[in-house]
Amino acid sequence: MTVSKTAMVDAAKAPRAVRKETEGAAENTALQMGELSELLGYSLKRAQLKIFEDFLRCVAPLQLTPAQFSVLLLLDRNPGRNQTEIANTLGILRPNFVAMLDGLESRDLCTRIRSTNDRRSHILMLTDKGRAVLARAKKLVAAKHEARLNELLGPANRAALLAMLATIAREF
Amino acid sequence: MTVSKTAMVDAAKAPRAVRKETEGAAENTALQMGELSELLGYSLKRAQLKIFEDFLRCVAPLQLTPAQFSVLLLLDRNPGRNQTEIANTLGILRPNFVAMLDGLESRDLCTRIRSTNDRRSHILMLTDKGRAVLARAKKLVAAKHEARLNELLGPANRAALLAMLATIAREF
DNA sequence: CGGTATTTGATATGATGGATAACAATTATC
DNA sequence: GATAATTGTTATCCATCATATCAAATACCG
Repeated sequence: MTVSKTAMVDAAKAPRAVRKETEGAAENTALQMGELSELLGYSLKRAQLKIFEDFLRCVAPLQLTPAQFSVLLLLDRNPGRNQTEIANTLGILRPNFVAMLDGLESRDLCTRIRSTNDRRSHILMLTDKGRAVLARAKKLVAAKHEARLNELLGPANRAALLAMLATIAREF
Repeated sequence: MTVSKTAMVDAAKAPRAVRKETEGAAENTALQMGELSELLGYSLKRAQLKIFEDFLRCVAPLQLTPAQFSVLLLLDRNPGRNQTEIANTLGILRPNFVAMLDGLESRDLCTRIRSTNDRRSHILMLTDKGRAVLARAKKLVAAKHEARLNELLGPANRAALLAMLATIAREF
């Protein structure tokens, strides 16, 4: 999930010697990012990796990935829905959603219930434990993760950023 | 790379019947996103997928991924660097960079040259074809990809968005 | 009613990206 | 000159994403 974990450490370990700077052409300068700084997709990806990394740290005691957290949130807000509906609104393909649900269900965070109306589909429900874990996760995310973002950007900028990202996600 | 391609299509195909809406409880409403709308990481990820998707479309005639494009950009701006330096500044792990370079080199977009100073390292250089492809890619990205973003957000917002993402990528 | 098409969850499988360990060749360090 | 560190590389593993396919159940339609 994180790209730069090891790479960044290596880069930070850089001050190991000035090499043959006296005779050579002093080649150990930082690289020029050039047009990369203007590429929105590049910063977008790097920022996304950082955010997910921090999310994992903040919610580590609950062992929840961002994707799992989003499923729990959606189940809590939309009880009585089946796998296809939940997977679709999260952009998860149904085949990949099966293993994900297996994981959550094996941890007793949610349950599949055969629908009586349509016996093909599984109604998804949060368990009590699932609701409890979700509540704790929400607190951790708000207190640690989102708070840190507010600190870095300020509430107004954070809101503006969120609005623009949502616009892109919706209309691009 | 795209998560929602198939899923979105399925969702769009939804109006197939109103089912047993007359007797049931009209369950075919859109799901509530709830707190998900306030989760920055969620919109960030969805926006990133959209942006990469569009990037691939715009630059499809050149068969370049965002990662490959970033490598070419960096090589052009920083000639004479070795694999470790390029990989590190892009957040790519050196083992994974090998296959990536193999791909670019097999397409004659760049070359590895054994350094005479340090015969362990490979100096990376863009070929003439690499420079030509990069130039065409830059034009496509500017004319199609980034232009579309400017259209959606406006230049000022786009700049503000880029600045905030860069801040997160740098300091978070 | 009955036959066909669709939907749902599931399985298998492949492609891709990211991460770690280990290695030979080379260079740095002391 | 012996030991440590670096570079590119390989092998390997894990996670994510994507497609095809299937059986069961349901919808559709003549």
